[in-house]
Amino acid sequence: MGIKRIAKLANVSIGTVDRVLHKRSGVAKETEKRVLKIIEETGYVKNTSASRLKLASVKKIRMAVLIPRENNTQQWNYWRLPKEGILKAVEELSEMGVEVDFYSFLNSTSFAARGHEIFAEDYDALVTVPFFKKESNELQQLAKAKDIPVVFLDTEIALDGPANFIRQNSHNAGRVAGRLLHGLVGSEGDYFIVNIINDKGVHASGQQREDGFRAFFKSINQKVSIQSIQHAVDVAPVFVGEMIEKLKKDAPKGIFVTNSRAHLIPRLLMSHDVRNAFVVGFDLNERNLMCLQRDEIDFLINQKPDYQGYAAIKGLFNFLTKEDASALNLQIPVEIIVKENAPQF
Amino acid sequence: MGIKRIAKLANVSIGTVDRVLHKRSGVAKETEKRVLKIIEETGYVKNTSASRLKLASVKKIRMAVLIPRENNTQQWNYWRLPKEGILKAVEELSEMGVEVDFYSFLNSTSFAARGHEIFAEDYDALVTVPFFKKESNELQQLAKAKDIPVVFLDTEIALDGPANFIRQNSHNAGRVAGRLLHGLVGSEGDYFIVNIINDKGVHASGQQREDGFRAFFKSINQKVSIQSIQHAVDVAPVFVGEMIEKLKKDAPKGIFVTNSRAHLIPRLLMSHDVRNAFVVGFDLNERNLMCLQRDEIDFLINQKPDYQGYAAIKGLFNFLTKEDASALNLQIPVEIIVKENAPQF
DNA sequence: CTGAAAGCGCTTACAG
DNA sequence: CTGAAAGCGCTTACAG
Repeated sequence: MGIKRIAKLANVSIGTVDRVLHKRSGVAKETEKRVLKIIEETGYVKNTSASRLKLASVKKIRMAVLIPRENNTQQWNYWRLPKEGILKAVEELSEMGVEVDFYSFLNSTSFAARGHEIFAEDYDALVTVPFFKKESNELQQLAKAKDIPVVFLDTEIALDGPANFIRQNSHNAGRVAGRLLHGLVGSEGDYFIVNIINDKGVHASGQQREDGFRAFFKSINQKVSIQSIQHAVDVAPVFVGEMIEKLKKDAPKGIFVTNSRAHLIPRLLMSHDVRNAFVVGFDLNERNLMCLQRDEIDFLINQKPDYQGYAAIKGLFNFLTKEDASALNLQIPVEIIVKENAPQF
Repeated sequence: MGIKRIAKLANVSIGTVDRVLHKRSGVAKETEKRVLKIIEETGYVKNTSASRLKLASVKKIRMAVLIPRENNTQQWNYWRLPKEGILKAVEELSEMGVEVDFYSFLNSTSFAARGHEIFAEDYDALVTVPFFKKESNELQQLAKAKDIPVVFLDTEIALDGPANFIRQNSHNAGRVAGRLLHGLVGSEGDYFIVNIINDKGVHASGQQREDGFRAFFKSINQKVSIQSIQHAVDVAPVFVGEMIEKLKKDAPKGIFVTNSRAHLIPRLLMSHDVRNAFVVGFDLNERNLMCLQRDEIDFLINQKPDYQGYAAIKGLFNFLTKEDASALNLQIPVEIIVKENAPQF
């Protein structure tokens, strides 16, 4: 049940079997055909651990990771989470000779610059995020030219060619949020979508989540009042004009925050003396979880960023060693978190 | 960075290092101490793939799985799911020489009988379910005597000694159900808990889920009307007497089904012409998912039985090969499913 | 009590 | 175009 048996059955040496398996040149057409037939018939599958045993010391599998710089001014770093998942995967695969180098960027310029640095070295794979359309396309081009697989995490955007994404379906996540909020608020209440405006690069997910949220109400044939509120990065959202009037009404209110800042809402509601309001947001940062514990946020949706990182490394390893591309493109399930199933922190 | 380097540093042969690593006899105290010190200093970790390379053909790791017989009369077999997860793990570990044999039981007698058969063979590990207290204790005793690790799936019950469980915390799941249902029904509505009575063995989870459900309402200081309805296995629940009166009222109603039969409720509600009722149940079987699609069930809680099986095999492998017992005892998160994040089927 | 050798399944560098 | 040998890190059976 190995290369040795194939060799014996085909009346060749194991070296020749190896050449056929790796499609290397220097094998007579006849021989190749015979060997391939036997491989087919016996249903041979390569033993990956064995094949990596020698290579683990001689020919490492090197992956580059290019993600946003961790923001150390806040107590919660979203980008530490994929990193943790990546490190877990690397630890599991270290005896297979897998290594990872981390690169970070601040804006589109440094993203492109780091990208070029990465392709100047010879990595076997790249994990990054598609925050800048033009630059992501360029990176994908470079990768294609060098035949290096790329996995994009976190967000999906339309690129010029096919690409691999490991991310939550944001439209679906928005629909789930609609379902959850509607259950609490009902069809008579007022809905508000708090959306972030991002100066640096696309925040495609925000719009997709909003679209999904609105699509949910269409799907249940309910015409409810939904009002969008935009606010800039690093600035708290504010309520103005008729919005405040609506919030003061007795009718229940639902507030859907399309980013990780739902924790800013409870204080805002309090300051306007708003009652009977329900809040749904994204991401399990400490402040959000705290609000969940205090019943100030009702639901949080988790994108499992740590798992995304973990899955990217595992998927790339399986692709590089087993030609199995099935795990390079994944939809992360929409995980619903309430106070009672929230992780301890 | 391997046994060879340790050997050189300690001035012994690799055979001796191997003896020390495996705590085999026949090593001089002095030598052992020296080798151990170097292992410590260098932070040596065994390469599991390498160590399994030879053994994969010579000394298989054999695991026995003892789970309920699949019920082929119904279209959905709960016990096929852990099996699928187990098979996935075995496939991933097949090149490490991991093999699994499946055994099934119908009742406590056949459970005990299969258990004894299993311990007559020499398996390296056992995965089973703790449905029968007395018999599970016996199995655990046998296992302890032969120093064979056991993992119990699905349910946790109090056994005489320490044991490994991979299962959802049912009390927590009940609390989550309380939270979800309360969000839809509010504090003015009536609540009903539909509980299964199981003739064969304990259905410990049912009671724990009910307790958790009630605990949730205590935790939010709400005294609501909660009425339990018992029904036997394979028989649909029925509403009687004052229950029907309550169900006919205008007030919203919440129905918590503590097993996988929530799909029986919508028809029952319809036949009594009950409106304004909300349903939460367990498990993603086809009928439940169908009801979810039709908005007849509002929430389902998933126990991830496939993942439980997968995790048991992986955990046992890590225990047997790396002495790492950390994954033999796992709490499976309470996964909340609505129409919009339900798996396609 | 200790070492040297063979072998697990695969890859590589060399010889022919 | 093909084969034989060495080696990856570890384990085992044998020799001393």
